[in-house]
Amino acid sequence: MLYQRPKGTHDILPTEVPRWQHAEAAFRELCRLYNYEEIRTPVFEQTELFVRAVGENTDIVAKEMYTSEDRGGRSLTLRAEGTAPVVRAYLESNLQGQDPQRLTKLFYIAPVFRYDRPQAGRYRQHHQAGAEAIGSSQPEVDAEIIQLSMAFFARLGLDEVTLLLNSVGCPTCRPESAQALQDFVKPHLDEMCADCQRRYETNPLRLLDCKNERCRQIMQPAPSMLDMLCIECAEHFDKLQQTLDLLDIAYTVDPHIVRGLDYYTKTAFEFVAPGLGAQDSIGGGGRYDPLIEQCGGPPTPAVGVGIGLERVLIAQESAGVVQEEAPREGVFVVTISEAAWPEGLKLLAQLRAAGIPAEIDYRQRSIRAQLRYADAEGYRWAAILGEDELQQQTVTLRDMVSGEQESIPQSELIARLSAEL
RNA sequence: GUGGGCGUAGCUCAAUAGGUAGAGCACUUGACUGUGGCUCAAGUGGUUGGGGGUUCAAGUCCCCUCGUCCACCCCA
Repeated sequence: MLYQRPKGTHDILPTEVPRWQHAEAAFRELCRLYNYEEIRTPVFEQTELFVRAVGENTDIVAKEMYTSEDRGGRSLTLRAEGTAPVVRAYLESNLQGQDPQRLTKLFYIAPVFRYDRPQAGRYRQHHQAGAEAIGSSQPEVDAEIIQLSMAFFARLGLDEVTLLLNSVGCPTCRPESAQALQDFVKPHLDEMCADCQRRYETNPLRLLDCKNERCRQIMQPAPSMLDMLCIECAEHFDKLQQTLDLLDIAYTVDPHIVRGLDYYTKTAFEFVAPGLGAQDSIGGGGRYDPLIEQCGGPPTPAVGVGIGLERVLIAQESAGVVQEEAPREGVFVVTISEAAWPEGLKLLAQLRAAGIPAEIDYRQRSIRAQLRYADAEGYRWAAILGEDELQQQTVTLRDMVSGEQESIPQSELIARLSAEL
């Protein structure tokens, strides 16, 4: 094979496209209902945007970005995550307008690129559907984002999705929590794994969810994130849970949910679905109150979600969700003789011009082969043109389902099919 | 980035201890000279992922490489 797709990418083939369109349409429709407007940003951004927004020490920035220089020496990076570009566009085009309190609600469906070792449900180019609500600090908005996500999963037939909920604190209480964890860990540091020794310096909160057995033992009596929240964060978390209860949205509080992007504050959540192996998170998000200011805007609270479409489709498959195949509602024009061929081409064009999907066999094979092909391809009707039909100015219209056929004047074919379709 | 499994026809898979690659489905044609689905028959189709090595002989053994899958890590 001369060329193959780049590692970790995949083609979405014609047979799979309907499933994608179905998922995308469901997301769009829900965003319409929830009043989120679509935004489309470039596939690449200035590298600095992701570095500043996501955080220098995150895995995404440290080793997973597709970065290169253009001919003008500018460092550019393929969309490494969905939120930062939206925030950039929001600020650059002043979407908040004159009202600093305005709630701006945006959604996107876009490819995301991360250089990582591929495995099932993990690709170097994948697609995310995301929603961002910018301008409100109210926990009810967190709940709305979650509700929108859950509604999306429900529409796609995924009813085994679990919502994991946590609060990661804010710039006020997080340094204190981090300090408390460092103090707690310090005496045991040399017993812990290499990763944790690194985390101790770079991201102490991550110490809480190491999978190493020894580290877990050590961390067992450590103070939980949730116990160390400041009053404001604790109240926000309480209110969010009350709202979710009110809306009948089930959740599990899981203090191990720590988002891998530095900009998250307060609410962090993740959606987990069965059947995906180790990559069981089909979506996640949270509140990112400091990000807009960090990107040069006024202090503006915000919350958002990102959903991995490949993973959603895999979850659908393993949940046995089958999408009904839409029958092909078209006409296959069958020509039998040399003389019928040009007439067939004219008929084909007339049908298409009248809005009726139509196809013909350019190989001009036997009528048997043509009908077999029309059947295999699922055409509902066959319009047969041969010597007899040419003489009588008729066409034989065959119903491929019932096998019945009738002779009708060529001039009536389109009206007849339009009525049927 | 670390460790492991797997790459044979379009698809799903065979090939005994190295011995010259096969089946089902699909596709094409015919039985049916103007009629699909069922049946029967014939046929097309492979540089066994790629490269190198060992051997008289490699799908099979060894090395490299690419891809894929699984776990770690991380995340969607």
